[in-house]
Amino acid sequence: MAAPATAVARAAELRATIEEHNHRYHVLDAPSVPDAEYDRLVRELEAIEAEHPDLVTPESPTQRVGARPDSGFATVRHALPMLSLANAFEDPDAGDDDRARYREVADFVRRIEEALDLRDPAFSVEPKLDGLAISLRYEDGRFVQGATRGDGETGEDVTANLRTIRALPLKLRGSDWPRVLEVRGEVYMPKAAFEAWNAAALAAGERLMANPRNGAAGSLRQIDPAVTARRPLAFFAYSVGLVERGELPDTHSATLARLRDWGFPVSAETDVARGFDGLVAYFRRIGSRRDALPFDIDGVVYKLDRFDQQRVMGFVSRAPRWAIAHKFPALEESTTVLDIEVQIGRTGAVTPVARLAPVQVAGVTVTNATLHNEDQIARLDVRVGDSVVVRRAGDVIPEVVRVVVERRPPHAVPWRMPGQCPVCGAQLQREEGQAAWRCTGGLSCAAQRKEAIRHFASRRAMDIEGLGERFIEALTDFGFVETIADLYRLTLDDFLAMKRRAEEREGVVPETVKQGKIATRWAENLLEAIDRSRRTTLARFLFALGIPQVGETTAKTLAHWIGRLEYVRRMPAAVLRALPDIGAEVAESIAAFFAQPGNQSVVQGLLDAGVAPADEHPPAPELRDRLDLGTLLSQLPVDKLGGKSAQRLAQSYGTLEALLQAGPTGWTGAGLSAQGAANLEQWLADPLQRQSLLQADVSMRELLDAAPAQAERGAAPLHGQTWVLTGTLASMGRDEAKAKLEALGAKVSGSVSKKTHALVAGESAGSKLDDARKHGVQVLDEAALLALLQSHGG
DNA sequence: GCACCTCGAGTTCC
DNA sequence: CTCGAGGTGC
Repeated sequence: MAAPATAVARAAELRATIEEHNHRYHVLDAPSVPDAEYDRLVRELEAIEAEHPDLVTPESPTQRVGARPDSGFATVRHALPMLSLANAFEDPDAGDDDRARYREVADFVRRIEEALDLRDPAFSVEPKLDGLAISLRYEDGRFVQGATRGDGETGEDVTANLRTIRALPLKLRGSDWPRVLEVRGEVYMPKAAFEAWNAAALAAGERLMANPRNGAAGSLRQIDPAVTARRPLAFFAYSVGLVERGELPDTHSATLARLRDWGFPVSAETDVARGFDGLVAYFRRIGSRRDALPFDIDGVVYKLDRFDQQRVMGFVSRAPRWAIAHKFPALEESTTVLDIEVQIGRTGAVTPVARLAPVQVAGVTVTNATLHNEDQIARLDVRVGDSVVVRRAGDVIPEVVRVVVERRPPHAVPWRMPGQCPVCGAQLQREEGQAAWRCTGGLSCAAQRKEAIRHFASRRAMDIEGLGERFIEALTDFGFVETIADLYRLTLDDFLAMKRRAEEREGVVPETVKQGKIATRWAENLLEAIDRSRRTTLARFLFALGIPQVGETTAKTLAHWIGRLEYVRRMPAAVLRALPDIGAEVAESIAAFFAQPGNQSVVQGLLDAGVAPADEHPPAPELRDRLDLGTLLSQLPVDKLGGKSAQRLAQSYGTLEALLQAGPTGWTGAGLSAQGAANLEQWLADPLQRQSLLQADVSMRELLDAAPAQAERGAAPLHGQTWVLTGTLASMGRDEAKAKLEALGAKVSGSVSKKTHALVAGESAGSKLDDARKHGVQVLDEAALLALLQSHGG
């Protein structure tokens, strides 16, 4: 049966595309699409050719592996061809069943079990390095020739360059080696070396390497071996080709051990696994350590361990039936930018987001990726319609890595930040020296209102369970809620009405009686959750208000030092500035928030609605050590009135009244320079400024008067220590562990530095472990943490 | 004035 | 988790 025209056309198209990628990858060392996409194209072509064998031509890319070597190096014929392995990928649509998810691996094992008539055969298993495959020829124990893999039959003679790799033995150890030995392995660039290289190249303004594999390939193809010698290349051996006048062991794993004896580096991750379950267990084990390995891998390789069994299985075309490469889900994929939209955050910050054609990356479907800010878009030059490479690396959040410029549609235009907020229409502006654009709409912008409510209800703030994004959207859109204070006025009927309208809008069918009961129950729960939130802590309440620059930590600082909302909301910036970690900027932001009439009425509305931060306590006694008239004076924007002279003035007069009474002549007598006295007098001449100083003084004294004379609590066991948490703990959540450590007096911060007292590392801890090692910080595991908490009665 | 620490804010998917 | 920027100590 002749192939249909569509198949003919598609096959031709695929061949052209694959050849182009081959050329870019193998000859130019400059791939333009991720490997996963290349693999997919080849598989599609293979599928078409399998269905329509008449379409197979000798020139088809499926009929050879790799590309013809470029000029510059002599061609070498491998004594035994270098194999290519069949690839097994995960089926992302399969359920939890391993045999369905790794169907190709299961089939591979089953074929072997059937052909050999045995169960759970032994496999030699190893990580699949993402480097450059090479073949090394040793005669009488000496390295005589090395070649790239090329198309598997012939490669390029890169002997001189390979000699520069220190991991590669030029002379074999021991004496029991065959007269002629071909060793196969992978040249690669360790991740750390790659990063160091690029950091240096960046500093020197030289060209960067795209990734470690490209770095290795480019380095090996240098005409001048002296250049290669400077590149940080390494090598692992993984199999043997031709052997003349010598014996090898009976198994692959024993052969690897022999290679090690002869002086070849062999990956420490190699192992022996039995049957399908053993293979999958190994796959998972290596996968979980993927980021921690010092080299890039793109999967693992399974080889039937016994050579006699390998011989029974034989080959299909050029791929062995006794080995398979099990690939990890791709970390990089390419897709199309459908649109670039902007999102408005709680603070009005404008974040551009790329809407993407859905694509599978590392096991999940990605449809959005942040583009951070205007500068980032300009750097990448992302345009609507572009093909982009999306990555989901060690972290979870997808990012756009680069644009595939060759595929840019002809009329794509550079992206431009809109002038107005897409939600409220207010002007967008970018402040001097800031990366972010902001919507100037404030709380008249629906997006900012919604985000403010979402933040207020969030777990770390007021913790109103059940008040998710969808309902906040509906509550604000239908006018049930304008500000966070309105939440506490909502009734059962409001919730039911809101739900009905939301369902109407979404086109959901009218509710049955039974659904009505469920809805009532839902509304009751929500009402109860809102009611519960009335009793909260001052720190949570302050955090929930969403004061710019005030996050969880600063809210805790305010709550701890000042103690009562009444004081916090009335305290001028000059006083707030006396608190640790609160500087001019943050202090102004807090004072400005509470001075703004709209915010005042919201806060008052919350209090009137019965919201009561519960654990109010007097201001911290230590305030007396950091806050006095001197510190207040030293913050005045008056020239020649510094910290020292401010202290002298304060000491001479004791009170602000006395100081004001004395006037400039008295001040000079108290140690202020004539110029300073004149400046101060001039500043005080403005009645508004004079008034604000008097008010600040009153507030400060009120605060100090309320503070107990001395600390009443004993020293906490971990007082003054900074702890850091990383990884996942089995027995408790991170928040819980943080709270328990804080209860013992420790400060829990997010990053490791030399000031850190200890790092608690849970499962799959990441880069913070390295930081701890670098700074010589002690590392505790979960058991040690539990023991510590126990010993302090936690 | 600079280097180093922290904190705040924003982000994706299930 | 990362980036940007505020706070602090040298």
